[in-house]
Amino acid sequence: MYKTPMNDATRCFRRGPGELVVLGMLAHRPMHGYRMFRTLCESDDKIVYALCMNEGTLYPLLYRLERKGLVAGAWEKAGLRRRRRHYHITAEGRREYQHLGQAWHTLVRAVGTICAFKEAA
Amino acid sequence: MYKTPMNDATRCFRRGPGELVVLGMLAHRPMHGYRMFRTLCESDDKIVYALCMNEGTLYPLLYRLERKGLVAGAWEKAGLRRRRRHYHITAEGRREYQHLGQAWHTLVRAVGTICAFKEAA
DNA sequence: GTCTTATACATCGGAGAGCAATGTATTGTC
DNA sequence: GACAATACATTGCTCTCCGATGTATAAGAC
Repeated sequence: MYKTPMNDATRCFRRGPGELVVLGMLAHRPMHGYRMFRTLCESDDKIVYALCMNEGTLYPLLYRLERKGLVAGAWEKAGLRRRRRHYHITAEGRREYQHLGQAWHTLVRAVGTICAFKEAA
Repeated sequence: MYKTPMNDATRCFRRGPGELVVLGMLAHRPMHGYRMFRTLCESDDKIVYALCMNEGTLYPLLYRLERKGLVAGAWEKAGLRRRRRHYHITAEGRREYQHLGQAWHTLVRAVGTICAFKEAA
């Protein structure tokens, strides 16, 4: 029987582009979690808003990325007693970001090939 | 507290573009399941191959689409005693296909906005 | 000064879907 | 007759998403 050799472009985005998006934001500039959340979910830009994700999705996603060494977080002071976790992308994170970007590009081209969309917005 | 209003473009593709891809193939022409599988996973076209999915993914996906009335299947003869299930897209399936296509387009633009890719292949 | 809202992170339970593996049966090829 | 290809089916495991809820601090209204 034919055995499926899994494809990277598909595998990377089996659960959506969440990792890519978070790495993309952090590649642009360091941020803390809640700010990423608001950026995606309250952006005036209707386009960006399409990437809105739940807090219960975003925080565990950040923890996973941190465990994998793709981002690094550090507690910083925000007020007198308040702390927040400041994240930045690591060198390995940038490599993975490049990789995911390629895979995303491949996936998009593939979908475009199968589904010949009319290029109307 | 800010309550997340979930977004369609994201929600539709939380589990990848599988539905869109299958509807896209069937919008082009009717096919049976194994042929779809081979089209995605054994295509000479390296681009299309990016959409390769497991049989254990594809068949349940087809059953879901059929339950939702987006595709319709009918057994046909293939040889003397062999049968296979011939699928075609329904009118409702075409509407959903348009809808998913829009959502996909939105998602792609959104990711492109957050992750400013270099347009090199 | 207290009430309300916003900021900021954390976590739990349920559900849905992907994948590897395996199984059944038929057909083609050497 | 053996082996591969065709074609569909199903099970168990795992992962991740989401909604909900919780904790705590800070800011603004009045």
